[in-house]
Amino acid sequence: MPELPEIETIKRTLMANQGAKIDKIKLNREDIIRRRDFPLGQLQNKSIGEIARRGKYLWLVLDRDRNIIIHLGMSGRFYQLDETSAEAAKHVHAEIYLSNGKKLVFEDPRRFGGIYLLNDPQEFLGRLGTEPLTEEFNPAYLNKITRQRKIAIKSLLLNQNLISGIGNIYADESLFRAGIRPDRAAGSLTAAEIDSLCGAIKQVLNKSIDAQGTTFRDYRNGFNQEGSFQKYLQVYGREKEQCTRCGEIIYKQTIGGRGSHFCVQCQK
DNA sequence: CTGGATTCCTGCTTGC
DNA sequence: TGCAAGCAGGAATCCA
Repeated sequence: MPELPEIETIKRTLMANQGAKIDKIKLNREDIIRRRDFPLGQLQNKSIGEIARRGKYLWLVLDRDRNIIIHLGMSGRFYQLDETSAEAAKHVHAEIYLSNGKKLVFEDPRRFGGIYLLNDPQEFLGRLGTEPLTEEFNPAYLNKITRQRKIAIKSLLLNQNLISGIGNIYADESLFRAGIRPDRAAGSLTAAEIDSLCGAIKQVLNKSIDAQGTTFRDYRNGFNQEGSFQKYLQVYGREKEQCTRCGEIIYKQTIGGRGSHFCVQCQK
């Protein structure tokens, strides 16, 4: 699932396309455009001024009021190819042809992802919560949003309006590293646990970015290559395997409708 | 307001 | 071995 480290990696691997001009956009599926504030034609001959990321969203800035926002859902990919490449992927829904000889390909079999053409990106992205890799995300903030809350801490970590960018993989991995069970009520965390969880989230996201993200199944970077953080996963996808710390069998249970992996020995 | 369930979708995995 | 059902999940939406 493309989460913060994966989108950050895509952003970094596509950086060289900043400044390139859009020649044309080829749409194979109209409905992959989830919102269209202006006609597609208005993007023609506009340069990509900036490539940015907010939470799990990739943001291509063309004008002050012409923005392309890409969301990869769970099976989406967004990568560059040579314009002339005939590489055939099965579920390519859109291709953005650039003046630098490249094209940016959006593919997404499960179609949970989509493309947003927005006049005002702040209105769309503004609802997102704190970026976990900024100073703003600290124990005081994590404490503030968890107090009095009965919701499972894991479900809270997945709420994009509170913290933006954590998905199922990094929620499970952060909670393992912090030694906290995912089904604990958010409000029950002690000050020490809040500190530990805050640090674990930052650490695991940074390590994953260093490894170019986690390719569990679908994810690829901006060059259509796999990441390598899956080698360092301690709990996600490891149900019935041994805990790397204590040897206990990793347990999987549904929490908030999401498959959740944890070690009953190491996480309390 | 909170928190849980439901919905969308395809492809891989499971079970008979 | 083959096929159908089950499962996976990000985020919007609905409901109690």
